[in-house]
Amino acid sequence: MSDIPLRFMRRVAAAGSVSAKGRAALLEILSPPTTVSPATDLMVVGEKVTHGYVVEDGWGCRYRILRDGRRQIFNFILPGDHLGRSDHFLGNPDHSVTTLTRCRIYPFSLSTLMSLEGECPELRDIFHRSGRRDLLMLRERIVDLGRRNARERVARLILELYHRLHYVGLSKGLAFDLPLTQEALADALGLSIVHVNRTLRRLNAEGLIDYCPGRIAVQDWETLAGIAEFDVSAFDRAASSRAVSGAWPAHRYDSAA
Amino acid sequence: MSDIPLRFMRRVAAAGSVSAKGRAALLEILSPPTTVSPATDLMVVGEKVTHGYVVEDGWGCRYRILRDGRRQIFNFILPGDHLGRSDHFLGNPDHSVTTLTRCRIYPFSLSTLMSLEGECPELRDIFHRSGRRDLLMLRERIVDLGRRNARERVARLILELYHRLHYVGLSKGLAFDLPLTQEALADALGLSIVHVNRTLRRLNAEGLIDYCPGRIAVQDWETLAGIAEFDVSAFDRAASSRAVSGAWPAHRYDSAA
DNA sequence: CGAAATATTGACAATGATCAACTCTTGTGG
DNA sequence: CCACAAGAGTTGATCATTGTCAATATTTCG
Repeated sequence: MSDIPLRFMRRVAAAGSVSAKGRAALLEILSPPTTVSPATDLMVVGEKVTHGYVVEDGWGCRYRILRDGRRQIFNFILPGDHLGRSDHFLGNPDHSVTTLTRCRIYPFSLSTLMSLEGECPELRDIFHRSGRRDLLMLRERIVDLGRRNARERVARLILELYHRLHYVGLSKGLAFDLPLTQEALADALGLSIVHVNRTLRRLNAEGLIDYCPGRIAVQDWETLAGIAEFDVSAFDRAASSRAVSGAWPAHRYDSAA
Repeated sequence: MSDIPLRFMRRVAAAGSVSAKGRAALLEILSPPTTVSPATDLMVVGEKVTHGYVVEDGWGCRYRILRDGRRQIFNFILPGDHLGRSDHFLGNPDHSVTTLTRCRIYPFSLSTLMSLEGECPELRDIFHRSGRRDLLMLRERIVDLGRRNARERVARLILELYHRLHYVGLSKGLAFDLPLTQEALADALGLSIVHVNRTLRRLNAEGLIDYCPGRIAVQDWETLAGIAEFDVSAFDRAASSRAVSGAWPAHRYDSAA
């Protein structure tokens, strides 16, 4: 029964319509699932990528380490996400992927995928869509790191994670499990551990969130979204392929800067 | 004579081999060039992208503005670069593109391109390659913003720009024209204008660079590359499609952090 | 020539980093 | 089942990188 990656299929379907044939092809390329422990490398910087993985359960992240040990996490990989396809295209990856928790993953051979894409072009579209989503999330992170302060970054990450988890049915009300150390949060947010802690604590004290290690709940959505400048509709649009023309807020450069 | 975008063709060729047919197809889609003034929007956030542009001469940037006026520049668009193809795929863009100087551009219709890609799949590969390059540069920027200080960021940007310009023949020795205001630099680097100025001045005083507005020269490549942790071979590998297995430095998380 | 944009510099403020101590969990071996 | 070690979280004190404000060049351009 549970040899089908339900969350993955769900996320794929949410991103755009998939034919029965596409669904079948998707399942066909997947190898039987395995469970790997935390801190397992699924891809390492500079090493040829031969396999992709569907992460059906557990968390991971894409990251890079600087010479002196500083780490930057590019983004988190959540249940239902996958990796490998977009990293495969030409050359060796510029970053690594590791698991952060115990994960249930479905490996797949990239050469198999590539050849199947010939017969079933829809497959390529499916992976392409999520590649685009990743790109949008990367840009969002750049804005975070470049132009938002700690408070805004944290607020935004919480809302982003909530949304992504909600998509695959992993939210309970406005709460969700957050199996990340504050160190991981810090490395994603470009902050120090200590400052992440303080910021979280402060949001807690202000009643905007209810956080305790391992779990978090959004208490005051409105205020939090205001701080984060978080636009749900924009986020959804990025996640799915359904373009909504003109719905994006028309920003202007009013130059308060 | 100059109705052929030489720098563009050069960059495309540098990224991977292109057949005569591919070259022809590329040229076929392009409309006659126009010159646009600085601060011309080539793409605006949320508005459907119908045309792409080859920027044969002049500089532009991809950016986004926050409600309060803060601006984040994602990256710069240099002579020989193009835009539109990767932004076209499904939905409206999450960011804008504007020119920063007077630019000579070759517009092209995206619908035309899409249909031609059917006949000439090589076209798709060509654009795909540069999409990948953009992705790598975005990740690099994330590392910059998240984990490098002002000095490192500035050093790195200088070296990156030098390399990209060198590719299209726009460097003179170790010098190149830098038609960016310090405000633009600041918005790309996630710093304040004042701090960019100071950092530049300091690098100047230390004899690492020779900067005056409008123009910059690298004086002490070694030291600058050391500060920036800039790996030329990695950069080249990202720019071209020629994968070099195992050549990437094997970073370790030694946790000085 | 003069207005506007850009660059430069000093003084001061503040966000966030670092250091350090201490607590709380969690997992492991005796 | 307890003791203890290791990892993770918390908090205070202090430091420092970077931002903000403001005043003053300097350049660009109509």
